[in-house]
Amino acid sequence: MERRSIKPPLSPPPCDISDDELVSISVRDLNRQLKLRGLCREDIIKMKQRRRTLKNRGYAASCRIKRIEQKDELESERTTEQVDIDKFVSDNLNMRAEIDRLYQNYEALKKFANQKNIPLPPDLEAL
Amino acid sequence: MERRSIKPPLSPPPCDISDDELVSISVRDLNRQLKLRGLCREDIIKMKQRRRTLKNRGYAASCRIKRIEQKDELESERTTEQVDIDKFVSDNLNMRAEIDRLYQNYEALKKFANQKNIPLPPDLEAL
DNA sequence: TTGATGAGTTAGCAT
DNA sequence: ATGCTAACTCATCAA
Repeated sequence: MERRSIKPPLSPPPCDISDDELVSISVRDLNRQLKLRGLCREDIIKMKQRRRTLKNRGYAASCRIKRIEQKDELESERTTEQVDIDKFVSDNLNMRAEIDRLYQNYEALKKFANQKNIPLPPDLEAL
Repeated sequence: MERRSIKPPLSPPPCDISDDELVSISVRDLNRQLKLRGLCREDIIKMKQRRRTLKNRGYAASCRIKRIEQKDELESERTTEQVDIDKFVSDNLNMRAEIDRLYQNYEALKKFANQKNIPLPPDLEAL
C-alpha cells in the first residue's frame, strides 16, 4: 500500500541538508546556509524547488487526513442522530399509550356519570 | 482548479493512435494494430504503458467522483435525519400538551365527584 | 489484465 | 512564501 516509506523519490540532495532540515528551516536561515556553502545559482534554485516539493508533500498528507476526519465526523454525527431518532420513536410510542390510557379513563368517568344520571358541567364534557 | 483540461501530460504518441482510441480498444485489437503498423518492440512496450497510464487516469477520476458522491450522500442523509428529528421534537411537544390537557380534565372530573360526594369505583380512581 | 486506492508530484488559486 | 486541493502518475493489492 505504501509505495515510499515516507519520502524516497526526489532527486538526491545537491548538498548534505536532510529533507527534515530543509522543510523546517526558515527561508532566511536557508539562504544563509546556501551562501555559506557557496552553492551556484543552479543548485540554489534546485534546493528551493526541493524545499517547495517537500512542503507540498506535507500539505498533500494533511489534505488527505483532513478529508478522512471530515468523513469520520459526518459518520459519527449520523450515528448520533440515528440513536436520537430511535429514542424519539420510543418516546412517541410511550406517549401515545399514555394519551390513550388517559382518554380511556376520561371516557369511563363520563360513562359512569351517565349511568348514574349525574349531569356534568359543560366545561367537563369536552373531549 | 483544473490543471489539465482532461488529459494533456503524457509523452506524445509514438504513432497516430489517439488517447481515446487507445484506452477503448481491446488488447487483442491493439496487438493487431501494432503488428500491422510494424512497430518495434520498444514502441510496443511504450504503447502498452501509455494505455495503462491512460486507464489509470480514468480510474483515478472515478475514485475521486466516488468519494465525492459518498460524501454528498452522507450529507443528505444527515439533512434528512435532521428534518425527522425536528418533526419528532414538534410531535413530542404536541403530545405532551395533549397528555397534560387530558390529565387536567380527568382531575377536574374527580374533583367534581369529590365536591358532590360521589364515590368513584376503584378502577376509575387510578391516576 | 483490470480496477481501486494511498502516497507523492505538479499546477493553480488564495492568502 | 505558504497552504490547500484537483488532477495526474505510480506502486501495489485484489479479483
